[in-house]
Amino acid sequence: MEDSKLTVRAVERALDIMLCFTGATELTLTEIASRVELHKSTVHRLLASLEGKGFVMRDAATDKYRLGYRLWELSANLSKEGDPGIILLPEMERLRDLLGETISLYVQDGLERIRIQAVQSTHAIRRVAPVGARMPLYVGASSKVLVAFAEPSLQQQLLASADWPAGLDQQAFLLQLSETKRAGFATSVEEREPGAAAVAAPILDHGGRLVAALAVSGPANRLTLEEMQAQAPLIMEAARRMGTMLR
Amino acid sequence: MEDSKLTVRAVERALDIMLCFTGATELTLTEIASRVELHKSTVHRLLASLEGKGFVMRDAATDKYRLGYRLWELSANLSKEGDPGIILLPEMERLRDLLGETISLYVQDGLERIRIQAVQSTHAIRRVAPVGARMPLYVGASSKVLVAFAEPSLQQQLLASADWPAGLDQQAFLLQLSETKRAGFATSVEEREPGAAAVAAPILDHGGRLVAALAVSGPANRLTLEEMQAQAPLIMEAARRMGTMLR
DNA sequence: TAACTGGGTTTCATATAGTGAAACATCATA
DNA sequence: TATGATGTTTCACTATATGAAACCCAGTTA
Repeated sequence: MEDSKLTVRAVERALDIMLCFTGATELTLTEIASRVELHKSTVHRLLASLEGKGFVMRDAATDKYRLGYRLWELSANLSKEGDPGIILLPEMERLRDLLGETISLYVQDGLERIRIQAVQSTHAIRRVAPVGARMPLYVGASSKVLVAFAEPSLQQQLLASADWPAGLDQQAFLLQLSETKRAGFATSVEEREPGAAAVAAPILDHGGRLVAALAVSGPANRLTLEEMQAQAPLIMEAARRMGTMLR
Repeated sequence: MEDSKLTVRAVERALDIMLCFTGATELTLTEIASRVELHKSTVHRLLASLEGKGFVMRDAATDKYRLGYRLWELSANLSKEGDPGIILLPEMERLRDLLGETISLYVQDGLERIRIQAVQSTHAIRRVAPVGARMPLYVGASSKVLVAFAEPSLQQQLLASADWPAGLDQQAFLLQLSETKRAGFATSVEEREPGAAAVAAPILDHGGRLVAALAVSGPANRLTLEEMQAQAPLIMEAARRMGTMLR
């Protein structure tokens, strides 16, 4: 009846439970139950399974649930030599020291973009999304990079599924995409936030596939368009080097 | 009949699939199936569920499975400000630069101890377990710290469940535990490996609860007992500072 | 002390939902 | 073209996850 069930419900529910910890470190069973919209007893059983394997743990003091250290361990296994967020950190810091601006790393995850690592600007002014934050794909330099260099099929899907805010010129965005692909980098000025600008370049793996977007961001008065275009080769080179470091 | 089934089999299986990636970045479906000892089709369905939520991904080139970036994101949620492994890294590097030896971070996970982060010694000689490695609890400085500062109930459980190798003096271990608790740090000389020594101190959270063990390890001829005792205050102070950084 | 509230845990009848054998598809290599 | 790896889908069977309700246990409150 339904569209093919090639997936396991109980597992998806358990994963949803883990995902619902975004924003909160500690949650009580009933809080979780209401977040994922399941009955207490079901959540309890799923949590027991997660806890048994170390994916969630309970705060001994408050008895609340929190994510477990097994996730930490696994995330270190994402890349051959360890957590990419750690591997690339030194390079990111070098770039930060060179440019003085905030350096961020974004990956595409499903239909969203998430910020997975960042080193802060040495300047006082720094207003950026926290690590782990999810963002829509239609604004910002890193978005353009992630969409422009995505696999064709995924790109289609991304463009189709985006709920474009009224008044946003989708045609212009597509144009920018091809420009990004051609130039090898993207810029944005006051797209997401007034007064903020960013340059981004793709990090590609051995096979030329997109892994992440490396972005330099700062206030628009420091990061003018000319400035950013001048920095672009430097950033692209850093991104290239990072790609080789991932394996 | 069986002992109470307060856990969900499908979920445990799915988690086992993720866990079986330890040591390997990329795995093929059949490799996974044999590792977890399940039939291809079952693994396939579980993997589909995991993939749908971004917990595993497939290398577009090789079509092999690997862990997904959602884990990265979630591990960043373990602590308020982000991945503890990343947060503490700078401090660990500072300590490494100061002492020149390998610095490791261990946490208790279930009944085992796992190594979650490390910065390598600047010296040539460095033979240490990889990040993510699991170790038994009855040897090593970090073990003593993790057991000595564990919650009383967990401590009981740990001591009871450990399968002590014949000839190991359990009484002596208990004595060392109380000494560790008193002194605030532990040492070990040639316990796990001949020629290796280590000092470890607990990292406690705001409420004084144990979070991890910070360990300095190196060859026993450099890290003599006197040397380690001299370094202990420094290490304890570093551990204390790290505790305050976690939230 | 009793009645209440809010958490977590356990039980149990029910049928839903996950299972694995086997068949199928796909792409190598021989 | 055969052969032997993969990954994918189907399908009949019943083992297995489900949620309502009952239960427990600590704090409140009256």
